[in-house]
Amino acid sequence: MKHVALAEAWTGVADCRHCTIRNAVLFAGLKEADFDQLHRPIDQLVYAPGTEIYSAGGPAHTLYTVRSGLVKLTQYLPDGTQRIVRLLRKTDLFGLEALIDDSYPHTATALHATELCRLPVDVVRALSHGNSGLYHELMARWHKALSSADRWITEFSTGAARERVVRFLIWLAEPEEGARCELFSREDLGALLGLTTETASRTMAELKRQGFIREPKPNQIVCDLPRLRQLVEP
Amino acid sequence: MKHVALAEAWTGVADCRHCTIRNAVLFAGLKEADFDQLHRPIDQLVYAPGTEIYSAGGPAHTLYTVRSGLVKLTQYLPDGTQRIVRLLRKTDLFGLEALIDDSYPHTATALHATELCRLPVDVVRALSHGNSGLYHELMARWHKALSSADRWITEFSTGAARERVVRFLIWLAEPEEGARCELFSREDLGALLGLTTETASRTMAELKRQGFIREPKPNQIVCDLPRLRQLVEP
DNA sequence: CGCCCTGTTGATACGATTCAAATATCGTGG
DNA sequence: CCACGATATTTGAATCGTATCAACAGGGCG
Repeated sequence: MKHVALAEAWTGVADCRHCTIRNAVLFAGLKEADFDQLHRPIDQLVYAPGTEIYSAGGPAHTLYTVRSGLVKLTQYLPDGTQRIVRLLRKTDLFGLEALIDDSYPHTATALHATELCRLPVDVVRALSHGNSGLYHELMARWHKALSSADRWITEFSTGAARERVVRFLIWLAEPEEGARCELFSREDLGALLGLTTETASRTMAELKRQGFIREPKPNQIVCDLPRLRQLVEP
Repeated sequence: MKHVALAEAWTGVADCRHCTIRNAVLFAGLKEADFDQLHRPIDQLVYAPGTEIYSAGGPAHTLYTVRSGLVKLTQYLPDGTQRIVRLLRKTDLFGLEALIDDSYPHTATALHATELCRLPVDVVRALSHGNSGLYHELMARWHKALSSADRWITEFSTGAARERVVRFLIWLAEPEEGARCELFSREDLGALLGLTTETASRTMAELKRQGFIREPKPNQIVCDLPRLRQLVEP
């Protein structure tokens, strides 16, 4: 069990017009005139690893865009079981449920140091009113979330432990330049794949011994992607 | 392995204004004037059990509303593994991906005799243009699909075989009046829960022997819901 | 009637969980 | 900077659960 570090820091007001990842974010298609409607500022924040961003059942007034870092969404069952249902990284939008419901279905927690932009739901609503471009962009975001959830089911919740771990490592290394990627605790890895911490650890250890991955420092994984792919493709 | 029966039959043009489930469907919020824009007719169809409605990778031009019956969405992995990622029943909308992509990510198949309404994607687009009520309704549908996917992960892909089966039976019996519900093959039950056919069968047989469920005729299940709930709630 | 498909059951092997202990790592204060 | 305690990770051994392979029963259909 972990005890939660809790550090979030406001790092300024976003300048959405000149955002470095603007072409990939929700407001990509906005026109100059639209930005003038942004009377309320868009805050940027940094979260330390382990920080809770929002809590399942808590009031939902905000959407978030990931500028950098990694965020997990965790869902709980009545009996206390918990399962990580999604991971969000650069350019991902989460908390979309705030558009429909008034509480979040998941708990969102930073896994790495994470920069987020905070989009108040009424700002998004105001901007989207009569703006079918933004509506379409929002739907594309729902679509992305749903594809991701489906992938979670087929890739990370099906088959043997080893396959799941391998598919996940491929997912994690995918967007990185080299095959080097930053992992997180074995406990979270287990919660992600529906395995116990021990099984997650054992499987990682075995992949290391067999040379499919290296771990130069803790939670810094270097993957031999070609060989990993061979393990899960026929 | 099954071999696909293939019967789909056109059963008329829907009268959306007077639809018996209108208050629950996508067009619930439309006004009279909107219906006048519906130049292209909305077809109604019946599918026999086993019929494929659309195929993963195939061209996506249509959204479907379930009027009655049961539909599965199946996703495939490169190695041939398949997994059922969602079930759709009365009033559910599926094929939303057609709004964003030009191919479907899943294969859709009728599990029971199923009545569907076919909504051409350009009709939906035309109606939604400038109609923020319909946009909102569409987002609510994305939201519902996503909640369902998340539930699939935590309830049907996590924990022991027995718990999964029990949670699923509760899900299946939920909307029914009594606790009587119509199941489908053990093979599909396995594909749904990430289990083998044999394990699905064994678990069902054991639940029967222990009196948690009865099966008066094949695939007609009567659940003792209170006792089933005790099995999965703490 | 015999065949095919589905569901059930059995035996066995394998894999994952569990509980426990040893080891490594991190952060903190001396 | 090092030593310490707290926290994560790794490893071990035993148990339990699920997959696998195989055989058989029953129902529907040609």
